[in-house]
Amino acid sequence: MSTTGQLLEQQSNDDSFPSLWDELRWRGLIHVSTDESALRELLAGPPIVYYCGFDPTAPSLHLGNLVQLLLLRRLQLAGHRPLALVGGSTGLIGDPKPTAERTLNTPEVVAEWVGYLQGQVSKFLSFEGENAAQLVNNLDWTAPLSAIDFLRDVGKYFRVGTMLKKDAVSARLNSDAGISFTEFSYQILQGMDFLQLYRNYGCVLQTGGSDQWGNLTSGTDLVHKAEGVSVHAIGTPLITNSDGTKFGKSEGNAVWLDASLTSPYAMYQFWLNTDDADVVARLKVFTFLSRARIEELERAVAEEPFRREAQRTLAFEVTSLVHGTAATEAAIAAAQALFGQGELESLDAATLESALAELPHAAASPGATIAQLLVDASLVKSLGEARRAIEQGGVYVNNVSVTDAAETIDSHLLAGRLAVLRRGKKTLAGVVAG
RNA sequence: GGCAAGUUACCCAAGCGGCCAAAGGGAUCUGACUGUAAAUCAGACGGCUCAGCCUUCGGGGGUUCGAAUCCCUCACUUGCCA
Repeated sequence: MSTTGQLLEQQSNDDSFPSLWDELRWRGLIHVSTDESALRELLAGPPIVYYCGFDPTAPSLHLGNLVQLLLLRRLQLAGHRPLALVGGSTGLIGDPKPTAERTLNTPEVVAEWVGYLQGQVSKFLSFEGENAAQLVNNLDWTAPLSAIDFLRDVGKYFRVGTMLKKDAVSARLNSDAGISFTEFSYQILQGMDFLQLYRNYGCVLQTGGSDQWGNLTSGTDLVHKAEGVSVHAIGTPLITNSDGTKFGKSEGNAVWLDASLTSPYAMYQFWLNTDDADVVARLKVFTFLSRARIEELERAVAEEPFRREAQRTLAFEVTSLVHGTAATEAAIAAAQALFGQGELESLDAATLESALAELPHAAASPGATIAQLLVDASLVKSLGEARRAIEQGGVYVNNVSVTDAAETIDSHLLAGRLAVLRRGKKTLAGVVAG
């Protein structure tokens, strides 16, 4: 917590911009918004209260959420006061995905996840000073509400015609999947949040992903109807990769902010492998580096792409932001020890061991086959896949290609008990005999 | 409540009694080329004790020598009618 505290201290917006709004635009953080000129003025004026919601659909937030967290922080740095909402109630209902109905989680599970998310959110905001952040949970005002009150006091403000036009809803109506009343109602709950926060805290701005735009406007509409006040919303763009694949996936899995789900090492590697075509945009969105520094890195990508200075900087900055600088240094040291040039045999056991600690592990008993260890270390899903990978020449032990799936690990152990397992160019795992 | 169509592997989507572990596309993985990039080309892509065997085509039951394919039933989805 102390290292994150230090990091928070160091963060700042770039005062070379005429206004916060201009910086947000430059960083590519604004995809849609309510009245732009009003918002520009609002953000340049005296402190306002604003919020962003995070639904507990998993035990951890992921990189997509990080965009929102950093936007919250940028606004806080400008003197505004953030409310970080974790959706204890909305998480029970489920935001409609364009493709299919969500599976409902039990209230116990959702409550547990709310706790995890609150802990994560807290690391990115300052809870001290004039504009200290505050955590809120929409279950607090939704749970006491009766069905009758809900229908009379809230439902009257919502027109079904409008609700049907929301992208998320109409996409589902036009698909074979259809939509349940439960998910259809989601936008009402999210709208209620904004109204509630407006009444309790004077909250006048909600931020969120542009895929949430329908839900964001539900809130602004409701406040307008119920209170006769115009409040605002900002939708950030969906982060996409230039090659058309989904951003934020590594090995087919989401990149989580929780170190036990995605290790600092894995996160560092994720950012390090960013495309040249994407790296500048990522620096703008995911770091607090100044415009001057980012433009410098942009030149570096153009002139000396092979050095990957921009990627290294990006990886360092973001991994530090999420896991702290100590964990990031360890991840870098591990990568240097394990990757490329150096002979693994020449590393001393202590260096090797601490590097391996950053990776997924498998414990090897004497006589364990390499194929089995690949499975144990989760580098592959099955023995068949392990065999296939070996046949294709995609498996290495201590940087030497393996050709026989039935071979045992015994003769490969370094320092008598350690080995580095690799699939493909960059997916690593450690083996510890014992 | 009635009628009709539909539910196939990570996603989309063919198949309509044996030649189906199931076409095609996307995603993904590996190899080559590289910069732990991109693009391109090649291969792989249910599981296993792997020239063979096992489990899959919404759930359950049946017909048949043999079913993803036919029948019954349940669930869900979509559309039309009340």
